[in-house]
Amino acid sequence: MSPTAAAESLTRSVEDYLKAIYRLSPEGRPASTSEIAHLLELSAPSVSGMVKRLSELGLLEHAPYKGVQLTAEGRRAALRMVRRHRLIEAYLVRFLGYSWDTVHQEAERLEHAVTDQLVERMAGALGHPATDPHGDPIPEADGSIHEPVCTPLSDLEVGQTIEIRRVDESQPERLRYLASLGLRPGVVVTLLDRQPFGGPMTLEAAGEHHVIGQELAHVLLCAREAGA
Amino acid sequence: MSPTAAAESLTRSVEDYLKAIYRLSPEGRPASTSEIAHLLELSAPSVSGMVKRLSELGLLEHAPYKGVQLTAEGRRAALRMVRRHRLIEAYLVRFLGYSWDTVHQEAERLEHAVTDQLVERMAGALGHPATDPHGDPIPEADGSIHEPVCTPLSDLEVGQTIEIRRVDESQPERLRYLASLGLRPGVVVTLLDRQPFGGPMTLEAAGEHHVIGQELAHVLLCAREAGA
DNA sequence: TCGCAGGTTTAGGGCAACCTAAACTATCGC
DNA sequence: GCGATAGTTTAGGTTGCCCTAAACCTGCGA
Repeated sequence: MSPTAAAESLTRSVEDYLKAIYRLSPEGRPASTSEIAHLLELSAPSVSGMVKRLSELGLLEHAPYKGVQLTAEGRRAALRMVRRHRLIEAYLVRFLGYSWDTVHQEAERLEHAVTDQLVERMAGALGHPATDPHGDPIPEADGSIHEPVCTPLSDLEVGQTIEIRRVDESQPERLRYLASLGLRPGVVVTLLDRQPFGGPMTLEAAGEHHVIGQELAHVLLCAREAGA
Repeated sequence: MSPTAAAESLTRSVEDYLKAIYRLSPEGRPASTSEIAHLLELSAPSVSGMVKRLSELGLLEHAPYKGVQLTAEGRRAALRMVRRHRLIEAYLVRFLGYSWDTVHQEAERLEHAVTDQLVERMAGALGHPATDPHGDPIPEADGSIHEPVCTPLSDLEVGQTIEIRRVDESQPERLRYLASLGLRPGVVVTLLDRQPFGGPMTLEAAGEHHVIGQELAHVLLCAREAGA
């Protein structure tokens, strides 16, 4: 069976493992069993067993007691899932009235059920977007991905004006709150004030002033240069 | 656990069984183990085992060696799947460029992954259609379904003019051929000639003449009355 | 009415994924 | 350099769903 043929028949579970490992090892740093277990809400022994199977399938490499790294093939399969996930999110928001805090769970199930053909048609209907509703970059169909360099809003200097590019999607509550403030990718903000020792920051966006704490300032990722 | 709550967590397999049984027993006539096995391409013992589980779940009733009938709850769950399937088909054809011979397999996988919310949004985007692309009626969200009375084109009298309402979807090849002749739901045809002893029929549709055999004439279901 | 053919069910087994409990290793503080 | 602790793996078990082989009914024709 060719590597590509193997990727055609991955289990739902396998797909989830690959996605999790990809997420945990952005620059090829190995992911630990317990990190994976925590992210997928499984027991460590379950992960250990699956890791063994996946390494036998050639999707990852496992150094016992050290960690796990995706092979080129594993990475390709993971990126295929990420592409699906983010395109589905974009599609649901654009065409079916979903809000950015509710798409994640729907996409989480659909990504395992769609064919490549359907994903590409959704991409076409969307005009082949570069990012999903949270600003996360969508990998290309050929498996390449461009992760733009971003700066957390918490690192800005007072007085800087900059565009929000990306928002951590993991907490729906937080997304809902940010949406209520109008803080989303594409919006331009100006940092008006920051209190010392991790204190609140005041910023202006679309003519309104908002005061936010460190946590929010941390997950609001901005373009590197003002106006860039 | 309430009956409704049980229906929330049905397995993919269970959903397929219920759909199959619903399809095999249109008027409550019991379905046999082997019919189900054949439709789902499973062994008879597998079906036997699953039937036992489903009857313990209260989704169907099983008279050993006799057959299987859905309970009210089982029927409700089956109709929910049918609604999903047909709405997904309609959506894919309308918005994502699918043809009526290719939607089935895509819908077959998606129907297990969508939430009720998503299905209802697709229904809304479509304007709550009454039928899918093959003319099959879409059950309502409340579980009711209206099966229109249809006559196979093979039963028409020469000279009758009538509207095609519904086409059997089970064979993609056949659907493709019918599409190439322009014979699809909503099209009005006139029967010009029929040869005896199951011979070919000549008909006129959209200004063109076609000659079709018994098999096709059998799966083209028409409105009961001319012009109705 | 008896037996046989077909359909059905029981028996027994496999695989994918999960779990808990117990055994194991790696590393850090002393 | 040596445990204790935190993290990891092995052992053994469960559930869902599938299979083949063998035992079992049922109804029909002789």
